[in-house]
Amino acid sequence: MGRGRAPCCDKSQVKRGPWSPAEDLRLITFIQKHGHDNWRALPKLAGLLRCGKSCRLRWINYLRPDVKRGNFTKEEEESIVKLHKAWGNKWSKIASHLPGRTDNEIKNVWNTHLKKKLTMKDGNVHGDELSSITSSSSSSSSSFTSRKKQNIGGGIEHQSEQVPMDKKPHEECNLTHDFEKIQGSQKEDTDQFSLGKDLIDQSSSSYSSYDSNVSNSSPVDALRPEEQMVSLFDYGEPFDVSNILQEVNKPDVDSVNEIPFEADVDFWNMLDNLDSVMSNEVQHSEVNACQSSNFEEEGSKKVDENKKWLRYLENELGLDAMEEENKDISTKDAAQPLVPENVLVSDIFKPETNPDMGYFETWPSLPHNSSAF
DNA sequence: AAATTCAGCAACCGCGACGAG
DNA sequence: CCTCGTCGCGGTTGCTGAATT
Repeated sequence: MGRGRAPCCDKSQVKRGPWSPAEDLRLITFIQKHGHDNWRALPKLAGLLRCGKSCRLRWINYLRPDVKRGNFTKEEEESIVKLHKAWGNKWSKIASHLPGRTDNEIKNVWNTHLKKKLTMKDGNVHGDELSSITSSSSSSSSSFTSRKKQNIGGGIEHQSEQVPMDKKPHEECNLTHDFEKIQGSQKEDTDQFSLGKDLIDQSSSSYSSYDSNVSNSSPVDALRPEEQMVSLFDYGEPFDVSNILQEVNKPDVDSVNEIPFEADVDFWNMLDNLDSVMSNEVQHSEVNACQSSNFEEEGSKKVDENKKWLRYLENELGLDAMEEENKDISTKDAAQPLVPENVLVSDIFKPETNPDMGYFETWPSLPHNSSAF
């Protein structure tokens, strides 16, 4: 039995509430570099004003590379219903049978949709009626949209003592809203976007149980570059990609040798300022950067796989169509692109150009059914 | 158009489980 | 065996956008 519960952190010293993009990136980058052997110590080492619990939760529920996005499929919902019937509120257990889904997400889906529907059909929950329950709700859990709106928009630091009194949450949120305006109807597509959804389905065997993914700090936990890119998009806020590029690509002499992490002062300062430098221009540049991804042929398998991921993501994000809209924006607003034209976002996370990202060398290969590309 | 209510979801909280010393 | 530190789980909260009045 666990006795003596240590306080997870000094609540007065840590930041709470939604995560900002800068924090996310910081966490991602740290875990890529060092894994997450010790959640308690992680925030300190990563320079985050968060408690370890919060970092863990954020990673598991959102930043983890194998988190599946998008609506729950009919099959998934059926599984949830069945598994819940068998196990009750054992969300993590249920989640372990749904690759890419988190216990939190499943819990939310259950509480907001499935439970109600079951209740409505109470006393009649048998056999094929599961289908009728789930078939009408498969569009209900469009988590991606809401995450973008609420959380990924980032920089929303209400609740926190550290919120400047003159800055209201809604004002900060407008950054996200602007971005969504830019994306226009494309966003609808983005809402449907689920990162490698089918691919993950097809490769579920490569995903061990939820627990093993979480508890091991194996390199497998590290993000694929493509997924990092997706994380950037997820924010619904533009990043100053060029700065990130410069910093991330900077040869890291210490590389995997321990922790010059806080030493990258400029990088982190830049990250800390991310929220304030978001702008349409940057967004445009980022989009262009992704969109212009004519990857050079490198020959190696890894590079090919990376390309496939990126192409897949581009398709999913509808970047082609997005370009048209952004052309207008760029001519009106964008004084100067913040990313050089010849810079690809894909380059940012290209292992070959990022000695920094040691874990990338040991990424699991792409889901084998590459026909999706 | 403004106000109110509802729905959805990320994040937080507290407790129990587990493993190391 | 006991104590302590950490992790993970499940319940709850509170913010946001959408829908309704």
